[in-house]
Amino acid sequence: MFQTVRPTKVFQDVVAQIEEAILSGRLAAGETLPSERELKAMFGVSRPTLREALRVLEEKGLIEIRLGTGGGPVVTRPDAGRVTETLARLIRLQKVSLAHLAEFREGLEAQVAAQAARRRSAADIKRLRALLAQARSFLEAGPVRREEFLAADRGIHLAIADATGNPIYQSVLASVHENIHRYYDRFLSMAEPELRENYDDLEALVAAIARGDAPGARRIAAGHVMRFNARMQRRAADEGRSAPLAPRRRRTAGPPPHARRNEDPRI
Amino acid sequence: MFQTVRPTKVFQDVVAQIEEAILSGRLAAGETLPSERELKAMFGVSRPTLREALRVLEEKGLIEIRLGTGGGPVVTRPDAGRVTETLARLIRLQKVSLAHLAEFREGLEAQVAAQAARRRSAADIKRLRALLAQARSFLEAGPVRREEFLAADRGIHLAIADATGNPIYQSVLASVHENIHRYYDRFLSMAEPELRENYDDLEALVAAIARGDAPGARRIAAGHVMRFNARMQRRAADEGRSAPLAPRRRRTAGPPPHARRNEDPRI
DNA sequence: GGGGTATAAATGGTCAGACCATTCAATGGA
DNA sequence: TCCATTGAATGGTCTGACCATTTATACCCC
Repeated sequence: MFQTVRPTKVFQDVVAQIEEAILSGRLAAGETLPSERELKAMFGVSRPTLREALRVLEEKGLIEIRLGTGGGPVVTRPDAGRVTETLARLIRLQKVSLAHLAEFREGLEAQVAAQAARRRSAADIKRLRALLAQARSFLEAGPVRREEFLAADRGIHLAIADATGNPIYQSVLASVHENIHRYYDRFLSMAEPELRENYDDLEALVAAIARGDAPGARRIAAGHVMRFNARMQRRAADEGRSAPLAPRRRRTAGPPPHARRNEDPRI
Repeated sequence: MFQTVRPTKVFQDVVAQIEEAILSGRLAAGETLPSERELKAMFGVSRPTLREALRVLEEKGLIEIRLGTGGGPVVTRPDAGRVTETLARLIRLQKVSLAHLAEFREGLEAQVAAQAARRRSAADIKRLRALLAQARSFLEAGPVRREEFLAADRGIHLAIADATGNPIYQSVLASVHENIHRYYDRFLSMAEPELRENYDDLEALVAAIARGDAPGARRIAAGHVMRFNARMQRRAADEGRSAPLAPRRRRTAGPPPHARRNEDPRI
């Protein structure tokens, strides 16, 4: 019936007020908030407390802090980056696997393709065909430009999401792709025939979208992602370990013997 | 060729070290870190700086801070809830319209229903039937318990996402529901027959999932959400043009309906 | 007069020490 | 034995100071 009472900390109140102002639109993106010393007076808190609040807002991706004269907290326009990071942490902690991500992507891309086929504008088609031509040139340049081909591949997928006109598709798909790329691209196939097959899929997909064939686009996209996933998972299985694995990017964090407590002092 | 050099702030270094220790597994979940005063000595920083770092880690969902004797920063593993929050914030900030949200939800729920039908366990079915019974009792209690019925409705949808066993579905669907609930529920239908129809849909949906009928579950879910959306959009249209219906492309987004608040901003 | 440089002001970043509030466990009394 | 009291440990907040960075302005030289 009742909930546990949790003492509201001062910095949380500050966070809540500024967050609400931003989310409600009272503070527009790009707008600069008053300096810390002014804010501290406005809220009636000390500077360390205010700074804790600003740090939280920064971590939420709502503000960004600039140094120097004329600097200060600036309201930022949000992007999918935060979602991507959060998802990446879950992957690293093995709470989300390659299989989860792959499955989710399959349904998503199918839906995106269908919507894109219904909504695409002439400009969308033009852009997609340009990207397709670019991808093709990378493909024909051989393995040397494999990375560029794969980047173009992702670019096409995101451009299709763009053609739906629905920003949710763009954000979500971008996060999924980014994480697949960052954490699982070691499982990508490099073989020439498979890249070729990939390209052919994309060509057929763009053609279906161009002619407004939603069911066809859906079918092609589903098949495309399904084959892609099957290849990745086969390679993952071949490595003898089940995904997910450690991320590729490491920043050689120095050995911090700090932050480690071996014994629980409370016995 | 080169990237802009960004001066590393002290608190960022502290965050990076502790984050790496947690993500790499050197610090296990549930473990208590040393007290702020000890940590401050270990890292050689001041307490306000250390606290900024802890606040960031807390916001990332990596630690939680407990008060009192024996308290301190405790390692917590972030769960899908963090993704939900981040995505929900992004959706709200992108100022997506009801039409965008509805469209996205339609494809998502269909996919979720199909996966749930393939993967559901006996426990899932039992849970779904229990929730269904609860919803029914709220429904039969009349308009007085309308809110509770709607909450049970959402609960069933999320339980279905749960039955897919894929945490991504849970996070994304929860984000969508949260936004619909918080920002668009003024368009929800309150009429008795419509609630009844809603319930019947759910019953059929759960039945299809229980018998493992993926295509059937997909079809029912799609139809269910579609009708729901149609009702909401009709009501939105009735309220005049204040409600965004089908903005095709809003690259330069105008102010959304909830961007106007007269409340006195303390900033 | 124009352009580049030095200076100053504004602002975030960090530090030090202090005191308050909360929590839990040890202590002591009923 | 049980419960209330008390004190210690810990996070929460405040004050005030100084350093580092950035930008704008004034200045000087050409």
